[in-house]
Amino acid sequence: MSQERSLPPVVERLWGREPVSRRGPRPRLDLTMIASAAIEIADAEGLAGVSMASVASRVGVAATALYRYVGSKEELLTAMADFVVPMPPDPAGRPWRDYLELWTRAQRDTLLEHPWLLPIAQLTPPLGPRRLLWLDRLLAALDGMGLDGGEKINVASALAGYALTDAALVATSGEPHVVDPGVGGADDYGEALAGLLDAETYPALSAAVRAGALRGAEGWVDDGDFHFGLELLLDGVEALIARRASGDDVGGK
Amino acid sequence: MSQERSLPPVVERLWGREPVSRRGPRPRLDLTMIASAAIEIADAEGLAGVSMASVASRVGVAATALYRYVGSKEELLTAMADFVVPMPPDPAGRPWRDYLELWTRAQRDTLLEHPWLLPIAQLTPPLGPRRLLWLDRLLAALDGMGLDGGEKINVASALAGYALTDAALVATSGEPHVVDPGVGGADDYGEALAGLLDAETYPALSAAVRAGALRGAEGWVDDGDFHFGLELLLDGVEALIARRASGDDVGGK
DNA sequence: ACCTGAACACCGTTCAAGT
DNA sequence: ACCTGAACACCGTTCAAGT
Repeated sequence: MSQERSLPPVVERLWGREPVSRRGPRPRLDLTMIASAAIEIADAEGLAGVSMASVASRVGVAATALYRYVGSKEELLTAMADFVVPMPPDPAGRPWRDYLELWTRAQRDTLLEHPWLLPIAQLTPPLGPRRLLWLDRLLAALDGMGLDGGEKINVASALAGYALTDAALVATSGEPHVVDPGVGGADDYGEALAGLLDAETYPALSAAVRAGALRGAEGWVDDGDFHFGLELLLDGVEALIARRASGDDVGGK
Repeated sequence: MSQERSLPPVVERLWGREPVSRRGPRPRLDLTMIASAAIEIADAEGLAGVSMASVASRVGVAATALYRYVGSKEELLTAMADFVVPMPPDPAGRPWRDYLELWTRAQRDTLLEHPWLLPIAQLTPPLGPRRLLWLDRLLAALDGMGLDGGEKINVASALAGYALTDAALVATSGEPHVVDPGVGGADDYGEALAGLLDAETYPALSAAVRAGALRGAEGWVDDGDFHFGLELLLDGVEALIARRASGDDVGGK
């Protein structure tokens, strides 16, 4: 029941469980130093600059020494993705809807500050202490609204997903070369489309392009768009809460 | 106004504009053959199996010959991500809400059939003919509901993002080793969490775990969860449409 | 026990040379 | 113009050897 399952060693280390060494020289590094160095490199040069060799040289060690602390580069990326997350905002005293918006916006801002997170953040369920702290605070903000645990987790994952895809869109459009160097930025986008679409195969899309739908204030996606989509989700949550409060059905299906 | 912008050559080729060669031997390949070979490899071995060398050898050519057709491996991935997309479902005669659900579910199914799409699909706005066809059909399904072009595109991007994050969750949970070989599957998840969380730092989350919130029918995420989150979004869209129909405000802010 | 250095099996991409 | 083959500058990861 409460038996421990085997987790990747890097996850144990994420939770502060560095193995206690008994014999031989004391370790010169720990996971925090390594992940911090990797994060600094990624912030400065992007994910492409992060190699076992570059991280090792930044902490002053041979590349192969890192394998005492992480099982693989993949595990190093997992550690980076947890260490880079700041503390979640405090839900105390805030109406649930305000907090959900604040939480989602903060998640998106973190992704935009560290765009290298985009390709690695969504591929794994949260297991690190910082990411789980965010999840905890969102569940707390939804306490007492009549939702069960599974529903609250679903809401959290829908909001986290929205933050992620919005950030990905902004990163590729606003800063053309941050993520995908092969595709132009927002300004080119509408005009590039206009040159490619024929109105017969793409009737609705070319009508929208002709009407200027792609020209937002700052391009393809701006903050107004973020708010717009988020309101869609929050309206849905509100409808669900209203249904639960009125004591309608309990499970659907 | 309708002037052509410079696009990556691979995008030109995506739209069937292979350059017309005048002198010398005729090309032995085209982008379709190369992308299809790469897709077959990715389906069989995952993204890690796709290298310039492996793709080249499958089409019977030296690795360096591929650079006549794609500018870089990055461009090859872009081509793969468009070629792998099937035709969108036909919106004709369907109520908008039914079609939006069908469309989103079909997007998610494509991602689950080709999980290697997950790390590459979200990083770039759609520029290929197949992905834009999906966008066109969704805009068409929302015609006549009082939404403007920008709003319809925002709805499309919220739905596409939802399909993507849900697929990522299912891929990592249901099939533990598809995307991230370092993290266990759904069965382990709740038990692993239980061993790590202390109730003081994570009060809401450990309460939810204790209540069994993570044990769905098939694990962490199942189809019921997909439907649940999608309904949140569609309820939001419906609320927006109702507002527009009643002629309330026109843009907010 | 921790770290190094050499070595292995790969990468993506360039460029000159062939036809 | 297309394709090849050699070459370059990297990768992540292993393993034996040092301390």
